[in-house]
Amino acid sequence: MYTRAEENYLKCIFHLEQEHKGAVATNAIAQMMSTKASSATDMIQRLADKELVSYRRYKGTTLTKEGIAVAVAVIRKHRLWEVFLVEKLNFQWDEVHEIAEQLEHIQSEELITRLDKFLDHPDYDPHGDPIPDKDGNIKKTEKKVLSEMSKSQHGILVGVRETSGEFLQYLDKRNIAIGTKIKVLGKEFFDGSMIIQVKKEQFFISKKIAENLYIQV
Amino acid sequence: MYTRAEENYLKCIFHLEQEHKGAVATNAIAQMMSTKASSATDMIQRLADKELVSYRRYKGTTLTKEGIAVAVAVIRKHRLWEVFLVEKLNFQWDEVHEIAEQLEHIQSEELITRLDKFLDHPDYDPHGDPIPDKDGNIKKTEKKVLSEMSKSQHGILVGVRETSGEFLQYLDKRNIAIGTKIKVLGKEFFDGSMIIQVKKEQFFISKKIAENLYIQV
DNA sequence: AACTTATTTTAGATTAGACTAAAAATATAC
DNA sequence: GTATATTTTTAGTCTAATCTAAAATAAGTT
Ligand SMILES: [Mn+2]
Ligand SMILES: [Mn+2]
Ligand SMILES: [Mn+2]
Ligand SMILES: [Mn+2]
Repeated sequence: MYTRAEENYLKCIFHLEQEHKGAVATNAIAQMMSTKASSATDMIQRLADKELVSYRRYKGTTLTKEGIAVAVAVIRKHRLWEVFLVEKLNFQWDEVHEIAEQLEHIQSEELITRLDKFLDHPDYDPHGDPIPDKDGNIKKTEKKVLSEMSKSQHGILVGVRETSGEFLQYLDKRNIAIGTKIKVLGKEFFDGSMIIQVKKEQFFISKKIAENLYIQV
Repeated sequence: MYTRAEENYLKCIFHLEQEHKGAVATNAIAQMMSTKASSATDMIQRLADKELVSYRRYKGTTLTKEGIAVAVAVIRKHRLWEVFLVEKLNFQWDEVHEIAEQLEHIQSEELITRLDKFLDHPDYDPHGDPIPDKDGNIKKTEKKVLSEMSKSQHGILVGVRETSGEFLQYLDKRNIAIGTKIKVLGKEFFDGSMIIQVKKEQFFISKKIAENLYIQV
């Protein structure tokens, strides 16, 4: 078994490795973990001792096979618990992340097996992120960022990048949710802002918003 | 917020104080926490600094008002989660304690409020122990230990003292569960053993077993 | 009352995980 | 290609929670 801190670092490194492909910088880890670079170095070296990451000083960090397995198992638990909170306890999708951050560390294989069954084996969490299966396989969905789409293209919202309360509430206010059909009516080259059609309504959205919406075309 | 260790010590002291009425010995705490007396002393002194217990060296420990509130809140969470595990995830009553020991430390008022509602505001956990309400009130049930009952008295099983897997499985094997009607057919003065009637069957039970069954007459 | 035993506390060490400040390595600029 | 800036690591300190060994207090016995 690994400690809470170890699990959190591994999850963090996993996400950073996904994003930028290749070794992860110590500063990036420290920043995502809201800690100092020296603390991150310390933990990275302990993880390397346990062969959960491979690490060469000044060169960055990557997860080993075992490190990936641990990270993915934690992500599976996090997302299953988020589904539970939204589907069974009627939380809003912007309220569940903090609680799932705690629940993801509960240690019990059997619990997760039963929770998965109780939830009827969901494929995606409330934010549209895929739930890894028991063996750590993650369903790869070909989605693109809304900001990369061009005028008159359309698709459905399948995920969000940001999961902060403010952002999710922004979407709620405009009735934009996972599964909502979105069409690009216009795009401004100067600042990347867009006019989009959502159901019967049209909205102006900034590039920053568009960059945080994943669309399946 | 208090640490996991602090919460566990407070819960432990609460239970010991219930049992023996009066200040709790350091050794008793150390034993229940599976740790050394010196470690217990150390934690007790920290809890005293935070005014969660009142403590006079060599004289023992009692919970303060705040200490009781924290302990009872943890017990409430523990028992609600046990109900969830048995009622919703179909665990057996002897399988839930370890997992609840972890879940009881999840920090979220809202989560517990919603869980309580989801479970339809249960009054008792799977072992027959009362679930404290939001304000920390615990329903007092007048129950007696089976070993203190005499020949030809009867009642229903409302709780168990021991919650080890072995003991609960022993009961399962004999179809004895919370709610089961039990009648004392005979009692041996020499060793306190009994013959009891459970439904259509009769069993011989030792004093040790009888001491761990709570009956409502 | 003095001796013996059991309980409890103190002293000192250890580990995980964090911090600050300083040193070392790498990257960027002229 | 040397100087400056940025990134990363090391060195040393801190706190929570644990331990062992030793000292202090309380309880029990003659
Ligand atoms: Mn989340
Ligand atoms: Mn999510
Ligand atoms: Mn329990
Ligand atoms: Mn219980």
